[in-house]
Amino acid sequence: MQETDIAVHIDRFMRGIHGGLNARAADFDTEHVGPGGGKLLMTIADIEPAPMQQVARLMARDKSQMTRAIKALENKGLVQRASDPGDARVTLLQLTRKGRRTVERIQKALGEVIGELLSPLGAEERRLLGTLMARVDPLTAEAQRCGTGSA
Amino acid sequence: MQETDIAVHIDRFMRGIHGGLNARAADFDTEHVGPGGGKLLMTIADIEPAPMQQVARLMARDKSQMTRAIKALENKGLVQRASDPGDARVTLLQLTRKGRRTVERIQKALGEVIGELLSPLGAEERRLLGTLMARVDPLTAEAQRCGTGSA
DNA sequence: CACGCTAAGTTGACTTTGTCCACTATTGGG
DNA sequence: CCCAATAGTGGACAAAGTCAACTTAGCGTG
Repeated sequence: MQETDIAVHIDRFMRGIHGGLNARAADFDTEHVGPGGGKLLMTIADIEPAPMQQVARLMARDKSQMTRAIKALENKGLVQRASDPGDARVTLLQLTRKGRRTVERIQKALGEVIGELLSPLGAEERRLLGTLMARVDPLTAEAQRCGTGSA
Repeated sequence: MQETDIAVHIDRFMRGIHGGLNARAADFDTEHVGPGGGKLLMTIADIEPAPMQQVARLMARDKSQMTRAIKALENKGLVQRASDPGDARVTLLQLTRKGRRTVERIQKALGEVIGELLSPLGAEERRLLGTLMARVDPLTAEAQRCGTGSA
């Protein structure tokens, strides 16, 4: 097996998640945020109050995309914007109560889907996989530094 | 750490690959197949001669997308189609010599990018990660069964 | 053989994501 | 005050993904 195969497996894993969530979307995505909106909400929840620019970096997405995606969530009443009192250029994002409930529902569904996908692995192996992936992710440290560490 | 974080890390990993390849695209993507075309070529290379439908399943993509993506590769002279003598419904895909060279270049670049991303891990851990991901991937067995096992 | 059923591919129309670039508004430093 | 750099917005466009209708080919049954 070559290392490049990892890319293939990981690609399929992501598609597995996507498909699994899609199949349950009717049950949990009551706000119709879609896959993109869901990831965004989860990221915001992680580092709240979240500067847009940092969210964009954590998600490795273009900032113009952020503007639009956030606008959509705002229209649905899931996110609120406020400008940073210390720097008028930055916009801080906060979840509304509705947004928080949405995140909880999404995370529950996501946890179930991932649980299914990881079912070939034992508990120890899952933990290991999580650790390895975290170590490979250069943004892990940053996200933790900014997060409240709660939850 | 929750299991749902795995999704985040993996998402970032994929984006890391994407970004890394993009950065080197000018060097190795001489045929301008893009990321999608590259994955497709690699998949075909894996199971050649490749029934379209099986390629679609392995890549977890819609068959309509396949038609178009393959047409693009065909126009670039990287892939050839032939109908399966045993079943006139299926189209078999073969790489041309040019296609094969392209795949080699792509795999080399991909290997380098992944190597960089995995640099926080030691050799043993990399192997472990590969094994875990392979076990989680339900299509691994199928792909191996159909592949020639060569290379 | 004719029937209906299913699978493989193709095509069209459409939505969602992603990418690039130009532009505004702040900020912070000489 | 002027200048470079940063945060965010908006437009235009390219690439991916989704869905449904349709064609053609195998497959089984009466």
